[in-house]
Amino acid sequence: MVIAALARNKSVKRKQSKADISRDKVLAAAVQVFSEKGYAGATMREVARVAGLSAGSLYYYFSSKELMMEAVINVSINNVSKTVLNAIAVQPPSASYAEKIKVAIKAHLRGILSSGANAVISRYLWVQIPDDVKQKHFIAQSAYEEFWLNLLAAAQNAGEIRADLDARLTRTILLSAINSALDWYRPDGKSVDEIADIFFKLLEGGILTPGLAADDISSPQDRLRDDDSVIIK
Amino acid sequence: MVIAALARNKSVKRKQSKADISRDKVLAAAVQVFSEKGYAGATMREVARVAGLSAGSLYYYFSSKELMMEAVINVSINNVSKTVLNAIAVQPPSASYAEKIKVAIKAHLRGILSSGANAVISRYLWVQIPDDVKQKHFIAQSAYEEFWLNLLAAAQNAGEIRADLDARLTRTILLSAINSALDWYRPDGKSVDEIADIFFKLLEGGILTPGLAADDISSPQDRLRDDDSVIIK
DNA sequence: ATATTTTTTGAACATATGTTAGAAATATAA
DNA sequence: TTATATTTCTAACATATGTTCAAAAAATAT
Repeated sequence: MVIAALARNKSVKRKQSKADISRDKVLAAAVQVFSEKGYAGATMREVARVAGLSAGSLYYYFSSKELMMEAVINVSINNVSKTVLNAIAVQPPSASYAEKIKVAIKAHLRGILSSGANAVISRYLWVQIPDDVKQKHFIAQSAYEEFWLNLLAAAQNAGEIRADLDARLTRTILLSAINSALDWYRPDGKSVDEIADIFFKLLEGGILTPGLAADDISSPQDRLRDDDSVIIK
Repeated sequence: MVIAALARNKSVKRKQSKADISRDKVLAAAVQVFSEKGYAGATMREVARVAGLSAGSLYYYFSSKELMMEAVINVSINNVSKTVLNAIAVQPPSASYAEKIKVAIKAHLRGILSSGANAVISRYLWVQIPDDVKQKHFIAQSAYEEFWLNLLAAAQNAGEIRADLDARLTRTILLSAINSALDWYRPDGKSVDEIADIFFKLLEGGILTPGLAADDISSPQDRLRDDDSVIIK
C-alpha cells in the first residue's frame, strides 16, 4: 500500500502499476456516477459496475465513500482552477483586464465542460456532501474564488469595470452563471466557444439595446389581480 | 379519502379538516428536507420528524416518496410561475419590454427565494428525480420557460434587446443565473431587492466600462507554460 | 518454477430505508 | 352517549446500501 502510494506520486518515475490504472478507472467512474446521481444517489455498486470491478474492490483504493467523494471534488476543483490559472499566466503583460477576464471565463467554461462526464463541482453535489468533507475543500474552493475577486477588483481599480458594481457579488453571479452551463450544456448543441461568445457579449453590453434601458420602476407586487390574463407580444 | 380530497379542493368551501392541516405540514416539511438533502438524501423518517408525525403517517397523504416529490415540485414551479405571471399581468400596457423583463426578473427572484426553506426547483434536485416524475413536470417547467422565450423574443422584435443575441440561449443563461441565487443567497446578507438591482445593472450595461470592451482575442490554450507564476494586479 | 506481493473477488454483516398493515387514538355524526 | 369515520402510531417486512474479510487470482520477484 505504502509503496503503491509512492509509485503513484507523479514526481517519482516508474512503470505504471496495475493499481494505478485501476485507480484512474475507479476515479473516472466515480466522477461520472457522482455527477449523474449526486452523492446520496450514487451507490458504490454502481461505481464499481462502471469501473468494471466488484464493489469490494473499490475499498482497495478508497477506504470509504466519503474519501472517494473527496478525491472526486479534488479532481474537479484542481482541474478548473489549473486551467484558468494557466490561461491567465500566458497572457502578455500588455493584456488589459478586460482581456484577462475574457480569457478566464473561456478557460473556466472549458474547464468545467471538459471534465469528462459533465464535471462535478456542481452545486447539486455540494449540498449533499457530508460537512467534514466540505470543510476540507472549502479552502481550495475559496482560494479559487479569491483569485476571481482579485481579478475583478483589480480591473475595477483600473477603471475597466464599472465602479457601481459590488465586486464580490458580481463574481458570485458571474461564476454561478458560467457554472450553470453544467446544467444545460449538451455536446450536440452549441460549441463551447459559441457559448463563451454569448457570455462575452452579455458581459460587454448587457442584453438591452443601448439607450433603451428602462429606469427603476415601482414594484408591482402590491397590486396583484388574480384573474388577469397574461398576454405577451 | 375521496371526501377529504374533495374538501381539500380550494374551490369547495368547507371547514379545513385536520387532514388538510396535516397535509400542509407534511408538504412544508417535504419542501424543506428535499431542498436541503436532495431527493436521494432525503428520508421519509426525517420528513416525518420535521412534520411532527411518524413515518407511517406520511403514507396517509402521499402514497410514495415519488408522489411526495411530485407534490413538492408542483408547489415550487407553480409558486414561481404564478408570481411572475401576476407581476407581468399588472404592468400597464404602456410598459416597455425592458420594464417587463425587469419586473419578471425581480418576481422570479422573489419567487424562488421566498419558498420558505430555500425553494426547490433547484437543479440539484432535478438531476436526481426519477425519470417518470420528471416527465410529468416537464410540461409545467417548459411552459414557464416558453413564457420567458416569448418575452425575450418579443422584446428583440421590438428592438429593445440586441439583435445579435440568441434568444433561447440568452433565456437559459439568464434564468440559470437568477436561479443560482438559491445557492448563495443568505437571509442575513444583501436583500432580495439589492440582489435584483445588481442583476438589472448587469443586464443593462454588462460589467465592462463602456468603450473599453476588448475585442476578440486569440485562444491561449495552445501555448501553456506550466511554471509561469500568476500575478494579478 | 517457486515464492511473495499485489489486486480482485464473492459472500456476508449490520444498518438504513421505503413501505405496509392492523391496532390505537382522535374526531365527527347520530 | 354511542357509533362511525378519520387520522396517527407502532411494529414489522423486504430490500438496498456501505463496508469487511478471508480466499482466489494475477502480477512480480527470486
